[in-house]
Amino acid sequence: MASRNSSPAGRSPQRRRGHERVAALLSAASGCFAEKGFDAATMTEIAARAGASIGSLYQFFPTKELLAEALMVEHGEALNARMERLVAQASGWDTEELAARLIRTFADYRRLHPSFVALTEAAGSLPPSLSRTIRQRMRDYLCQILAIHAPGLAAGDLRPAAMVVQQLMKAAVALQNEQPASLRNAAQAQLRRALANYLKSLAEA
Amino acid sequence: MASRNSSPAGRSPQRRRGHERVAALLSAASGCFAEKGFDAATMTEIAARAGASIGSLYQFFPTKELLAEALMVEHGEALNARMERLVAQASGWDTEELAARLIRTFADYRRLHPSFVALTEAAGSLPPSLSRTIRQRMRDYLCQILAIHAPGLAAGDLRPAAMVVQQLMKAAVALQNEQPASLRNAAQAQLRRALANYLKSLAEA
Amino acid sequence: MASRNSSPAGRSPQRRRGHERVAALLSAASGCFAEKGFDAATMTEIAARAGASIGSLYQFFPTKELLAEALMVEHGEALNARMERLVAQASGWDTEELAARLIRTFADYRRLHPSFVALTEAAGSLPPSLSRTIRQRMRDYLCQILAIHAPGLAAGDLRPAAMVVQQLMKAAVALQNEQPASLRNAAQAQLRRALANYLKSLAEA
Amino acid sequence: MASRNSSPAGRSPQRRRGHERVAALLSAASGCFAEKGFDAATMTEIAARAGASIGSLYQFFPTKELLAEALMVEHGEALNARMERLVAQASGWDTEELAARLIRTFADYRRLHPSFVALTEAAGSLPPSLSRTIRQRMRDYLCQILAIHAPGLAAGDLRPAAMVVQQLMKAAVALQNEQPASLRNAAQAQLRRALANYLKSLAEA
DNA sequence: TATGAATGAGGTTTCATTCAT
DNA sequence: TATGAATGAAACCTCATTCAT
Repeated sequence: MASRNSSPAGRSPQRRRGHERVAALLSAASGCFAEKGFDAATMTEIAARAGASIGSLYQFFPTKELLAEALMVEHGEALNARMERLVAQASGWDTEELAARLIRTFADYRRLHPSFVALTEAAGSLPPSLSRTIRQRMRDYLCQILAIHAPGLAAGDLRPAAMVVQQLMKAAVALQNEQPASLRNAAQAQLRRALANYLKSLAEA
Repeated sequence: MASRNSSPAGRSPQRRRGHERVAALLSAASGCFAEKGFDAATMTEIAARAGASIGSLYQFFPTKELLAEALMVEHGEALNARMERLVAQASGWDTEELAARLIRTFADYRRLHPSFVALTEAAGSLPPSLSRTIRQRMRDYLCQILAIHAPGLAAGDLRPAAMVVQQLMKAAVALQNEQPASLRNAAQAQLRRALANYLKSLAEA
Repeated sequence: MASRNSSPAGRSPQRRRGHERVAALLSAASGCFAEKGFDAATMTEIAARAGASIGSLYQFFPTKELLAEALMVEHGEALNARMERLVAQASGWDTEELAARLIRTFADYRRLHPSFVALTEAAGSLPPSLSRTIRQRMRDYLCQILAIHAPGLAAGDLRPAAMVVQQLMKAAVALQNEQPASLRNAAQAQLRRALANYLKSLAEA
Repeated sequence: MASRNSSPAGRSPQRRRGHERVAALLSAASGCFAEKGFDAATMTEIAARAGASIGSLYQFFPTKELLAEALMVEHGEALNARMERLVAQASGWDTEELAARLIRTFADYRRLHPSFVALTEAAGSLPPSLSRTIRQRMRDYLCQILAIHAPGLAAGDLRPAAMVVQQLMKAAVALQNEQPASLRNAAQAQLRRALANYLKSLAEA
């Protein structure tokens, strides 16, 4: 929150350089984590990739874990922004379009934040709290969307349904790894269909 | 010449004692991997948990990676056995029952093979070949089931559909972590519904 | 991109402290290798002998092998310097003096670089490339000296003759281990004689 | 000494099998030591190469060191046999032929006992006593040959001269590694010449 | 006797983190 | 502040040797 600063110009040179440094470090970390996973990524390589010294890295992120958390926070904020946009537009879409948008949103997100999955999977090496928070908040957004799209849904079914939709989003992300592209596209079309079916059945209840 | 022993797979047990050891080691490894993930689990702890010395562990599994692979092979075989049973019975079930069985099968499987997910997620630290083999074979089984259950499905849609079903199975496994139990059960019920819907839509095509 | 640091040669020192460390480490390594041979020497002992931590050692020499190679390079350069001095002076010496100088040069060299022999003998544990390079260059120098001293020698005989002289140098080094001193001195006198004889026969051809 | 038994037939089957075992083990050990050096060779691989179990190996050679010593003893005896033959024939040869025979003897010997050099070089991991004994005995033989060939040589010069000849033998062995063959042959011819020169100078004194 | 399992000290190597300049 | 050196616990793995069957 404190780092929301949409006008970096006008800052003192130190601050500006600091900002750039932090950005470079986070980007390097994201790349390393995505490629090797949290455990196998090393602080030394992250610093090198960012063109910084190891000491510099530790000045901004006193711990590997804190570095990962900073990334997770970034990820979480970006995800929230996307979800808010979805919520705002959801009422204007029919079931088919909603399904398509949800899936596309996630697939795109993963391309921009390649380390998100890796950090999410680093259970056991990373405290689960942040990860859980992000997941929960995401469910909240999905609840909102479902409330709009399936107003007849019983209150008690809202959250379980959101959980299922969330799993389908994860599935969309997972399918992005598939080769060849033709198979991947066909599978994603099927997934869209499964999601649309499910959303329709919720709306009809 | 006949006795090349530098096989990369490690010595396989030839006495009863050896077989027991290997079983204990695999079980301990499964526990450690499940709890901490592949990277964070240590060979020392695995050996200790099995009541064996570190040297004993390395006699049978010359590498942490090879140990994981042995577990994966075990997992794969157990999974195949389950899938074959499903295929054999599938024709006797209606859509609802098929969905329920598929989900139950996976949820049960995870309880017996807790390290399966952890090892599957250890991409980057583990060669993906085995993991891919298991996934492919599992898709083959799902294709068989779908061919039985949705005979009208176009041949080209069979595999993509199987991939989607596979992702839903994974979702079922993931949901098993949820707390409290009431929420988990509700979510699994919803997932069953989503799967049944999807299977029905395939069968009607 | 510009800052690839995963060079296989290890970080090279950039501060004064680092240079001193590297020197101390190389010296300690030389002692250990000389006393125990490449295989039996341990990185732990080398670090301790240099008053450094094991981590420090590995920062500059990421591998025992690389450490040995660094020493070999040092040895090679020192040897080259000596050989160049010999070449420069060779024309002013008669056969007797040349023989004496060659032998003395090598005996002295061994005292200053005690690990040279040990590392040269570590074939099988060490890639032979460096060792071969040094040997070849040394032969080149000997060829130059022989060309000066035995100008009538057929071109095709130059290199084989240099190889024999090289072996005689090695013999001189080996004889330095002999006890008691009186026997050693007598043997070295004989070796000088053998070398002088051989050089004379080359010059007369 | 006790194992000199030129009629293995007629022995009890146990003894015979034991003999074969020991021979196979020694041969395997020789190969391993030659290829990897004393330190890098492992008891496990030696046993495997001999088609024996590790326990069997230890029944005959309770220690890696003792195994090496047994080989050294074998080497020493074979060397003695060759030297004795040389001594017996030496008086009938002129200088040229003596030089050629000495060199050929050693070059051949190395081909039959490939581990000899490796074990000789394993200083620091192996007690030097055996190695020294062999070397001394070999010098004794060379002294005998020189006494025959250069009867005028002062008694005090005999042993130093033998030491030099010994070093030239070692040189002959070392040159056997050289490639290509043409260069190797030329170098060995030069070495023969150097040795002949030296022997002649001793004989003339 | 023969075999294969068991042992564990010790070696190499890694890497998060701290420190001094 | 920025940099690179220093640290050492701890990981992986090896292998000579011993033991039980």
